[in-house]
Amino acid sequence: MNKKISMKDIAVKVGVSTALVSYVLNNKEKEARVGKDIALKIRKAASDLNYQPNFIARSLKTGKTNTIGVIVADISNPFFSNLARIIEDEAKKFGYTVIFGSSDERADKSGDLIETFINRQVDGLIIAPAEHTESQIKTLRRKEIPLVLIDRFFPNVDANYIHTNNFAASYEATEQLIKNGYKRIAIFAYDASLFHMQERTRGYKAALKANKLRVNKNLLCQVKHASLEKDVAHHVNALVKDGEANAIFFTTNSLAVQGLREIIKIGIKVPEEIGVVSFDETDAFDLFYAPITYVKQNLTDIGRESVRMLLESLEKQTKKTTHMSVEAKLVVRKSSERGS
Amino acid sequence: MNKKISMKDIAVKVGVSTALVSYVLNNKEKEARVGKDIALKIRKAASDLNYQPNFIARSLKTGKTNTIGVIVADISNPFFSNLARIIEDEAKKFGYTVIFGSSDERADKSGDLIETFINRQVDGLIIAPAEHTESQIKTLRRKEIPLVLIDRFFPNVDANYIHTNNFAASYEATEQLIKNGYKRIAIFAYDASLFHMQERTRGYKAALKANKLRVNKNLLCQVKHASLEKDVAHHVNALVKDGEANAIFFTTNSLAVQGLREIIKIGIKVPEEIGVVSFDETDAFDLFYAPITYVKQNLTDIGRESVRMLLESLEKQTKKTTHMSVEAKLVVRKSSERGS
DNA sequence: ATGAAAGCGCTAACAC
DNA sequence: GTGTTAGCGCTTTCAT
Repeated sequence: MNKKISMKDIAVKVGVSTALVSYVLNNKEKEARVGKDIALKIRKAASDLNYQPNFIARSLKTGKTNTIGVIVADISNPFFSNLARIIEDEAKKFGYTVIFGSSDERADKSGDLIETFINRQVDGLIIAPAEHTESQIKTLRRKEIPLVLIDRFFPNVDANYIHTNNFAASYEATEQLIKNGYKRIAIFAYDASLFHMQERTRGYKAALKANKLRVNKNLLCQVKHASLEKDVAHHVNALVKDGEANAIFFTTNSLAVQGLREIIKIGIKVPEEIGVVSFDETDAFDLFYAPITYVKQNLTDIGRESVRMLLESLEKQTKKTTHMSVEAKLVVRKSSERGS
Repeated sequence: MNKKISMKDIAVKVGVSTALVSYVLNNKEKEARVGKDIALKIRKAASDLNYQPNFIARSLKTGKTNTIGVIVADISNPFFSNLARIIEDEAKKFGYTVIFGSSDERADKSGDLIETFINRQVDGLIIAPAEHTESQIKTLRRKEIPLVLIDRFFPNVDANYIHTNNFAASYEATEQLIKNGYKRIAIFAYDASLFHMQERTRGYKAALKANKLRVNKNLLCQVKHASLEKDVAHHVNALVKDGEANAIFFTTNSLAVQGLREIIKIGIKVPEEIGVVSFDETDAFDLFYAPITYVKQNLTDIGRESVRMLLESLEKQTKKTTHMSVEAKLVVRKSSERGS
């Protein structure tokens, strides 16, 4: 590694103290009233020597790293990788770098990641919290670590959060199926205590009731994260074989992708024999023979606002929390349109 | 933020110097021959006070951050997000944290990211280099910054790299189409000077020649990154409308997804009217009515080995470079199987 | 308008 | 065995 150039090297070369170098290079010449000519010399020397500031040293001094930690369930899921990309870009605009971590929906991994990130002195965290991590979030709050929850939140834990209006989106998605004449609509959701899953289920039930349809317990399909494939296969088979359901509302893209695999395998036709609506996007929805109707979450708003909200709570050391609900959009396509 | 506990606090509480605390907490008691009882007291105090080491301070002292920077084209592309996930997990095993950045295949962004990462004192970099970034890589080499290139590399730039055997994979993919009776096979590739693209094209040509098929210039379809949709649409239409091609080999998943959209739009049937093979994976390939035959790269090996290779060159400050070629696997499915 | 100097929290060479 | 101490590179107060 080529000798790293430090402020001291510049100071020596120009013949001034490191203080001046620091002021000039941080554009604080005005406040510090540094001489014009000296400032010029310093800048020239800096560029001549190809000076690169040492962020670590600055961080140690200032207590700020200009880094934010982002914890999602799985960075390889397109929902999260798209979100990650937006967060990355937005953070960069403000001079922040992002560290990502995947919790795999596990509280223990989430805890490890939080600890790692805190040790690395991130300035703040953006988290899509996994199940049973309420205590971790509470601890972060107690330590007054700037924090924004995305995608999910805990209604009984006070924190900044930003989320899709899951109730409304699910209501609309379900109603879309109803309008198209489907009456035996199943819902696939993760067997999670997570509030956003409950909200999606609540929206589904409300839509059924509003349309005088009975909520059938058998059509509420719970899937465990750890046994995704098996559970989905089981439910699809059980429901469809005997025609108990003629439509499915998948509450996440991963459930839908798995469900569609099973639907293909069984050989039932979408939308004639089974109507389909899903949450979230993936290329797969476009290439399916009956393009899938889906709830398009506004990732751009969620990503951008989460960064802004975080930076805001970094600046003002307020304890007040902000909540934001983002509307989703139903993109209607073939999979939910029954010929009749 | 709760008063941060430092080694000094522990030292004061136990009544020893910070040196001992440092030794014990870094498990160097043996080398430093610290007394058993003192060591015990120190550990107890550390846990009582809930001591969390300050990595920033350590980094400033040691010059190591235990962080690696990863630059890919686009973290929201499943190929890269899957790879990112593997790298993240592997790095964590060795106590390293990962910072990601997306270059969007642009040299300027790549340069910015490299600079940012270097300023943040990453210990090393794993890069999927964009076009025209040879000079950036050379500079990194000159500065002796530990580095591993993945997915792509420059044959005339000496560096560590690990890549798929693109020639062989493309040869096999093309031959698969030939075996199934397709004779007018088009190839879609990014209009890139990048070596891996050239290799894929070379494999395609070699397979044609080996099977006594002529390489038709009209079937070599170049696509610009910036105008992906337009270019793909143009080529698919031009080739297919007049039956100039009866099969397509897509050299990346993004080209394939876009191409399949177009194929659906036009309404030609896969594999009867057009055979399809692609590089890389995506859920979309499974859900397409004729599941797509694809070249499955060994992401696990590429990701893991890139981390190991990097850590190795971190430790030994050798100038010697290592190269590794990973074999891919052709997953054969409907899209390339003509009924005949 | 400029410089000296005190740390930020930690490591490690060295002294006792 | 244990303590002292000199920095790592930077920011910033205070003195000049």
